[in-house]
Amino acid sequence: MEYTVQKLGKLSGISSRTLRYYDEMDLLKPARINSSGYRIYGQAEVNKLQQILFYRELGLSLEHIKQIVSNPSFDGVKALNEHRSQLLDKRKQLDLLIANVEKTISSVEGGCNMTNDEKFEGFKQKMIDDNEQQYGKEIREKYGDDTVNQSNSKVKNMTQAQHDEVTKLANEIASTLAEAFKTGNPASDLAQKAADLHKQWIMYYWPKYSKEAHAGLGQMYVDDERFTAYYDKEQPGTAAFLRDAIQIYTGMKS
Amino acid sequence: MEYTVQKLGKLSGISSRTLRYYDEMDLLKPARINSSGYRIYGQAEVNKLQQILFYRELGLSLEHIKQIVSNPSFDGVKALNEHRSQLLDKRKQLDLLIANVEKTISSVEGGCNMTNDEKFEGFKQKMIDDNEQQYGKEIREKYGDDTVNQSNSKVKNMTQAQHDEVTKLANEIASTLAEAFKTGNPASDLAQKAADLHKQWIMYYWPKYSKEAHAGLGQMYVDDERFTAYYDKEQPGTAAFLRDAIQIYTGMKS
DNA sequence: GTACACCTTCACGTTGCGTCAATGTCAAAT
DNA sequence: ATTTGACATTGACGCAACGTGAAGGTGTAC
Repeated sequence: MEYTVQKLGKLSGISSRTLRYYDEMDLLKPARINSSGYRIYGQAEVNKLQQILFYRELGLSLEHIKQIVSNPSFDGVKALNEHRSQLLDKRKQLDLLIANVEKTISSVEGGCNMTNDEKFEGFKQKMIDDNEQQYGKEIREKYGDDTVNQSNSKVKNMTQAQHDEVTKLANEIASTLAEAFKTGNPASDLAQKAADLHKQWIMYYWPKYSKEAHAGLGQMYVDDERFTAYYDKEQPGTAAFLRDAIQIYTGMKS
Repeated sequence: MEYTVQKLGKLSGISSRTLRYYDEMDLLKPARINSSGYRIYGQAEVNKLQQILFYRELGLSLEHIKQIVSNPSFDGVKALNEHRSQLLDKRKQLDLLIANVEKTISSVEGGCNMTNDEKFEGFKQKMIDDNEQQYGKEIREKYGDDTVNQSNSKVKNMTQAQHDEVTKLANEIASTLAEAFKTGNPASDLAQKAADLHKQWIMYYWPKYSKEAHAGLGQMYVDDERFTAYYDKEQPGTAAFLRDAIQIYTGMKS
């Protein structure tokens, strides 16, 4: 099967301009040019384009993709690993920023105003990180990837990030639950929101969510005094309230 | 305090070119121009720049930022909260990307090379996801932000991504543990790696990690038959082996 | 006085295409 | 046979958010 630009474009969901651009930049050349100067693509080009689009979806630059798909002996996995580590770095940055924004929110709400230096501290930290990233990238390019070190730091960042999220979620649950408790109604919107948040929280932990298990855990909060103590810390009765909310949420009013 | 371009640039960690660009596009004008044509910024500009940079970090366009910061009837905390939620969104996106990249890596490394159909399948799925995302964006643009719906879908995706990660980690634990169990030595490198993975796993769940609690959980795996059943499913004795490994890992051989 | 760091404006380069513009080609309907 | 409409082609400009010079004026320290 042979395709013109538009046919191939429609097949793959990209524009003809994009195909011409890929031709221009030697990323994907047509199989041949017909007598009228039309670009004609064949099956091999379809496959290659698929590969290209795949990498593009992963966020690699076209230049990078060119290296991967044009060089058959190129180590795609290594490239992906590098890309992954870049993505993880990016996420780490994001986490820092989120922390900064949250700090700002609370400090603004708390009324304490920051000095100029403090205001920019977060950004400076970010810049430093950027530099380290840049530096790290150069090192990697020079010496290849020290897999152990890299993956170690990756994992550390990952769990740190996730950990932050879980903590945040836990805080959200606590505040929502406290609000909801005031209504006294475990079927209220707020209480149901708390139950939903709680579900999200346990989903970090459980490989699979089931209503039964969720409801069971709610009961456990009442039965197990360690949990009860945790939830009733501020307001006695909160654990039972949460259990009720969960029972309603899960429809497990057994 | 008054600043020239470079002084403000150093304070805020951005280039003088950027400041000039912001001036040019009417995003941030200097307080005044001195007799030699130098841009002079004051305290108000420092504050405004800080705001600008916060929004810039979000990935908001400068045009959008201009609208926000030039509008005096503007709720800073609310904006920051929106900010924050967008950052979380962004991280969710990143997590999805990372998960995709990792899936690709592991499937390639797993030696099981994908057929074209399978490759295309993943790609198509990704496209569908993108479309849905796009669709969602359009909806939001049309109807403003239906806060509830939005946060729901956000959280859903987020937990989905995280959930994938946790699942992966759980699988890693299982396989590493199975390997380690063969050695019979809970102090072996493999067993310790399993304990480490296990630590990472529980850190998704626990707000704070403590060796004591970790070791305690290990003991619980032996004491609580539900857990024992889970871990001993393939190899009886695995739960106890994991407990021992954790005890060594945490140094809690009490 | 001169070196040197700083300031200014002007203007081109970057990525990954979208979007004209001007022109050529092909198949079908008139 | 011609006209129409949908294709194709090659430029070339534009976008965002600056980086990176060039060419020249200013401030200050030795």
